[in-house]
Amino acid sequence: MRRFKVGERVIAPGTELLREGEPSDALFTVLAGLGLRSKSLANGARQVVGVVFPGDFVGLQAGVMDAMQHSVEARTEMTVCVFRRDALWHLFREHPERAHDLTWLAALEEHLLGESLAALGRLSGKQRLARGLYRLYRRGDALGLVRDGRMRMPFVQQDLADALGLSLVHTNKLLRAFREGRIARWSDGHLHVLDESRLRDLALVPEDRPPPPRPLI
Amino acid sequence: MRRFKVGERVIAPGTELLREGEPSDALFTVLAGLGLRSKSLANGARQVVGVVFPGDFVGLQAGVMDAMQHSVEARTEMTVCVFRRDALWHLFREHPERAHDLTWLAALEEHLLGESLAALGRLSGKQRLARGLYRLYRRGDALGLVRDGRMRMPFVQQDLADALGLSLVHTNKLLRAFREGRIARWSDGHLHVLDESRLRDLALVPEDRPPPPRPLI
DNA sequence: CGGGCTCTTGACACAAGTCAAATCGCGTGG
DNA sequence: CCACGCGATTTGACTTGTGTCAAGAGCCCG
Repeated sequence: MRRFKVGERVIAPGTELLREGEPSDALFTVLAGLGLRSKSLANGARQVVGVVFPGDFVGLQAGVMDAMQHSVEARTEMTVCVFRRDALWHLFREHPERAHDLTWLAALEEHLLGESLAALGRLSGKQRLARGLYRLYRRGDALGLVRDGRMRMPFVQQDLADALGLSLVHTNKLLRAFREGRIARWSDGHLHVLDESRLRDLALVPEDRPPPPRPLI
Repeated sequence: MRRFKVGERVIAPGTELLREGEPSDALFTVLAGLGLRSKSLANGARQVVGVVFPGDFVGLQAGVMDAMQHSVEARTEMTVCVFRRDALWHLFREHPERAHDLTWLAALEEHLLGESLAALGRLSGKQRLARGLYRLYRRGDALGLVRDGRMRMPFVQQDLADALGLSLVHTNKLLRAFREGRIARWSDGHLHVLDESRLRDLALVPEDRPPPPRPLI
């Protein structure tokens, strides 16, 4: 394992850690901070494909394929653990359990994307917003980022809209409805969940959630 | 490798090879036939998350996670190569190159889901339809399933609608527009692409496509 | 012959997009 | 210290893409 890890690095907010379409010599495990995974389309639109939390592994595509298929951008200052891409082979050869974990992570990512796909394809805007906020909140809660129902939210509404597949204006109006319905509040760079069970009901999320992600290293 | 493969099996059309939420003792590589991957939501809606072509590997989630996160259903008669789930460990231990290929496949799947996500989130119905048809067509073409611009399409319009995140009625009307615009035709259980370049333009797909999938075994 | 699936089409409703403008911070430079 | 500009947020008015409802046609199969 030692031979795999190169060192740590601190990333400034707004920096692109990995860029869509480009290879990368380094892979990362996030130790602290939040980021976004996003793709851009030929028409200039952007789709957020996921949020990066501490414990997440990024760069797998660059590791096993030729290039990243989405960008990863820091939204707060991030601390990451850096690995060398060419050490991946070593890992597969010498640490089959770790290689297995890596594949497990890839399968988890596939699962999360499938969930998002179903949400975009089959839920209304309101439901998508509820689901998005609920997932952010639960994920943050599991990481201890929530206090008194509030968590730091270093994203702008445009990010949220790009994640939900909605326009900025419409997203804003839905947020207003959630605020006035005392369900959740998004302001001051914070997410405040006022009525978690109503949020969950709106999001059509079953009670029991899939197991929490297991960190790679 | 021998020890990994159990045998072959023929699946009748309409059969669920793997069921969402359930584990599976067996994993499969598709040798022939077409199928669908789909998820269902709490409100009863269905989202098609992908089409299964010959060469595809299905069941990875059941292999490394506890259970499948989507169902896989045969749409034609399918011939599959069957592997034992518990042989996966053996593969990771003894065949690191194969394990690497497996992870590569998982990353490819992640890529495809990301593409679909961006399409659902940021493209119009017309563009989504164009992209869907174009991808089916190119994939089929690469496998030699296309002759004279036509390929067998054992899906119903509801499947297409569930893949594109559109209603059945609207999908039908878009297909009509494509038919009348002499872009593509979907009838008789066949897809007939009349103007591939227009289809590609509509779909906002760049000229150069990602590398074709590499079969696992 | 009758019952289900598909597929098709029209009429209508509504969710969500677009356009436009006002407001609010906030950092910067005069 | 204040004016300015820029990005983020908010809101209203209007347009339109899609969904929903309903009904009919074609077709296969029992």
